[in-house]
Amino acid sequence: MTSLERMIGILDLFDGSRMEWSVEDLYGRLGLTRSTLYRYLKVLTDAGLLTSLPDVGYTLGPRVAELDFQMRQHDPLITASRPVLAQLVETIPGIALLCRRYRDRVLCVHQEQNTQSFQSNYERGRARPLLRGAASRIILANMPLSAIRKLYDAHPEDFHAAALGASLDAVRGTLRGIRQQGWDATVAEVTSGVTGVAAPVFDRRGAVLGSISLTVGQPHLAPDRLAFIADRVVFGAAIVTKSISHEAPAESQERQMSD
Amino acid sequence: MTSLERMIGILDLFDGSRMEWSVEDLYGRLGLTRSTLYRYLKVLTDAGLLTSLPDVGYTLGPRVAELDFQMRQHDPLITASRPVLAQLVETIPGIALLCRRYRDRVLCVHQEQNTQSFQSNYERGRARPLLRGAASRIILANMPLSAIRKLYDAHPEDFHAAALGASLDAVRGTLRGIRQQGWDATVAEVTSGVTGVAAPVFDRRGAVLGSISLTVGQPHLAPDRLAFIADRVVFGAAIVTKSISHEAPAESQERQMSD
DNA sequence: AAATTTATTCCCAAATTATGGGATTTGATG
DNA sequence: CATCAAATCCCATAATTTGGGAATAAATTT
Repeated sequence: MTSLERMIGILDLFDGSRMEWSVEDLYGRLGLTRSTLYRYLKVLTDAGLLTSLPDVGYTLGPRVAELDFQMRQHDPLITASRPVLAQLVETIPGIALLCRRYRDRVLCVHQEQNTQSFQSNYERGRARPLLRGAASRIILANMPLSAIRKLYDAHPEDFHAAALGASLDAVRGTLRGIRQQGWDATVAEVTSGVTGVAAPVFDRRGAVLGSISLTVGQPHLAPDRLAFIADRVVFGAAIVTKSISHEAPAESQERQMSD
Repeated sequence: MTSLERMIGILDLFDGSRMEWSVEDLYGRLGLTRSTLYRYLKVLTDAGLLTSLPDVGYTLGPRVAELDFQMRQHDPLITASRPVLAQLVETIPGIALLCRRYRDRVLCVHQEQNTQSFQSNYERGRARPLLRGAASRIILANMPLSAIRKLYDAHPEDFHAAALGASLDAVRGTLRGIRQQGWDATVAEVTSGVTGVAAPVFDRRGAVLGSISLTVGQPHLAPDRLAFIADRVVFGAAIVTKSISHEAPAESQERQMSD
């Protein structure tokens, strides 16, 4: 492990279960010498990613908020998704999400809402369970086999509990079915009383980046209604995939801007 | 400059004016060799702070959203401020902000709102001008002289344009007045037709961390009304200062949690 | 106010570790 | 399938980080 990774790894400690770390606690937790620890903390603090509150400890710094703001405003994936999600919830009242895979988790990165009839816990930045809910399963179904195998070998019981299959082959079969359908729908897997419908977003190489999903307030949908919704979600996801696969025109402008 | 700083410095390029960087552009911009650049990008990407979108380039990654989420939920400064800001806008309709100094900028890190009569541009993560507006000026007024001098020497004309003074001594006088009053009020310096009132938040050492401010929809306030508002804002800021200066009881619990 | 303790930064020689140039692999394109 | 470009790997060299302790700064106590 390099010094770069060790330093960045400090950020992993601020995971919600513990947001305030004293130098002593960090010293005990990480296997670093004091000089090195102070050095790393200084770099992260100067960058604004951490900040030191005397007698409280180190905490995440304001730079995090600033980077997140830049991202909300200008991120190409969010920019491409925003009108799609907005149009989806205008046509079909509910909550539309853009989710993104990252390490072994699925993260909500944008939300558009057009209903007050139910609440979603999945605001920007919140992680969703990897094996449950349409938004996650459609991503899983489009991940490379090697990644699936790694996940399965680590926690086969989770796959069984999520009714994805009792063996790796069974899981592959389930996921192949979802993948070939091009969308997935789940009822009450993450929130009771609602149905989620999701379709995958790919990068230009065909690797799955994330998903677009729509959650509606009905636990059961008539088949033709479900088909209608799925069709729209798939269509929207394909638009996002196209938007970010084909960004050549914008590039020349930006180059001029930055000179 | 160390390799740690060089790597973290890559994040500075994603500042809103340019969110998509190809390896070629990064290679041209930073003075790094290709091997080193790829190494840095891999570390940042593995950490989730960057992601590579084929044919688009590198962009900020989902980890930024996740860290921001953790912060919104559990950051001690935000946690301490939330009830204070909420109570302020319940008593006095307007927009309450928690701002934080970071490098040479003032950043909005939390907002509570209780009016629809006017809009605020200052959502979480947005930078405010350093020399204008009560929320910034009350911070400036409480910064150490050495920092003020550095800022003044870099851009004296900005201080003059902001009517803070035409010489360093004049600026010091203006800021001393604000500091001794304990709060600051400005009319229409950042948004027209509104009045902002701010008070400073300190860490336990007495160094200014940021400010709490309340923006109300009137351009002119009767003196006793202004005094009333200022009194409440100062009171609220003092509560936040106390909250984060005196966190001893929580520590023993946390230590047990982490074992 | 002085003294004691604790926390942070500085310093520098030793050696671990990052570096860079090229070779190799991977993947896209025609 | 061949060609070109992009990304990763490799390894000897040397530049950089590292760690231990000294120096300084801050906090706490007497």
